[in-house]
Amino acid sequence: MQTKALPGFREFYPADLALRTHIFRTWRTVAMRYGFEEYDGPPLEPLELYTAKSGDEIVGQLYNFTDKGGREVALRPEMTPTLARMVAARANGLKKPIRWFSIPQLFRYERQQRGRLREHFQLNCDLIGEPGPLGDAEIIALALDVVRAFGLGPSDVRVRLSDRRVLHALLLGAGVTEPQLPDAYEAVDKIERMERGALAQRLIAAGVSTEAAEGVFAVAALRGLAAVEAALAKVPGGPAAGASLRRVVDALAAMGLADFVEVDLTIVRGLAYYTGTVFELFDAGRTLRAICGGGRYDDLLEALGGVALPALGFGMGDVVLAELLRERGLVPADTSSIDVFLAAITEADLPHVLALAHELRDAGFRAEYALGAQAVGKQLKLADARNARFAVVIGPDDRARGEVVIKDLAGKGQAGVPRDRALERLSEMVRN
RNA sequence: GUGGUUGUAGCUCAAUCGGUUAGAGCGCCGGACUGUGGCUCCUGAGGUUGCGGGUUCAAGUCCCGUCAGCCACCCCA
Repeated sequence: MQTKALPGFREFYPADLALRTHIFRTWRTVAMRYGFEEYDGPPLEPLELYTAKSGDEIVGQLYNFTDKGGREVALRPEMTPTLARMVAARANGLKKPIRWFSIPQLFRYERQQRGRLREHFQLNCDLIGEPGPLGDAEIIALALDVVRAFGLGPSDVRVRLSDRRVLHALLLGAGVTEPQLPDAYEAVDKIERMERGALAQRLIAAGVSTEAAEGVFAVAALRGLAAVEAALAKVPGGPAAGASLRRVVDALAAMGLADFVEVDLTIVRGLAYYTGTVFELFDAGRTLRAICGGGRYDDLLEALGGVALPALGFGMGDVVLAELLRERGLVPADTSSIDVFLAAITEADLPHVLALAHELRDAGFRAEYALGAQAVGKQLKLADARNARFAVVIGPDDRARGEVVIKDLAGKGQAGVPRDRALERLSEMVRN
């Protein structure tokens, strides 16, 4: 082995690609059930598309370089800026709400870990131009129906649901000041990964009072809509801030998806651009990274594309999803079988094999034959290894009778069939 | 980017205290089997022990470096 694939980049051997294809097909099928249309954009973009909004520090995690024309460019690390530009360019001509999805390959220059490579594919679904909570429920339901379509249920996957407006109201109510909010968000986000004492120290260092820090922890500990609403009832503007969350939860329940939903305010999703609902899909055992994350970003399209449209969406990567499917035994069995394998007894039979094989392929069958004179046993061995359903054997005796032998490789029967009825007969047998 | 840990055949693994030609199963090639596959048996190919250096009479084994995988940070668009 002289050269290997670059770290964090994958090679897809046939079995791997079969799984990837299964994932893509399921993604497309479910997205289209929701009326989403597929789009795509360039995998290579101007660097400033990503730095303009997020600043230069993001460059450390981008695959970027100077192209031969002297342009600063980057492999796309996310789809949203491209989407924002595309939507903005034709915003006036697009019927709202816009339902679009894409399956981009995304790149990030980072030390890889399990479930986190330097390249992955991600289902992106976005709903643009709809401000109401039914839109939020719709996008979450889509994410859930995608995992359901893979055979995953509430015992495998849950959605943790939060709302920035709820968190905002509760944190202010707990005595956190506006300038301290980013630090409070970070503390809530890290509550499960860091020690309570260390977090409290950080908050206090940021100027949060001891009392307010306790309040932050109390907010982070809330679980379930009832507990959250009870807390909201005690803070200024709380009930109004919680109205959307309630409607989202109710809508998901009406869809029969209540078993998947956990209201949990520790889902913060970065700190950047989410403005309302935020959610994350994760495996129920909590051993893997998040399968999917998303939320509402009502201000982002204006910031990126100059068009003020409310929007929300999610991204679901193929890496963690594939791990979960493997773990749960939900990877479909190898379907690489062919329909018919043709075997020639003697060299003189080969032209007849070629002729029938071509007829079969023209008719849409998956057909293969040995590329050289071989013993029949050996040819059938190959047919078996290929998972062929049927074998056709053509020999001098059969040809003398104007027949070919059709053999059922799964069962054990075989029968002579007139040559001119072979195609017809195989069609019946493959279809059954 | 930081710290820890692990690298032996295509895959899963073995190799005693540092000891002679690095083995096994699966898979792959071929044969037993020139008009019939799966099973079985036999045979063969396949290794710079990740790479480089060091210690030693002797290194898969010990030491250093490096690369890669994994784990925890960082980050998560």
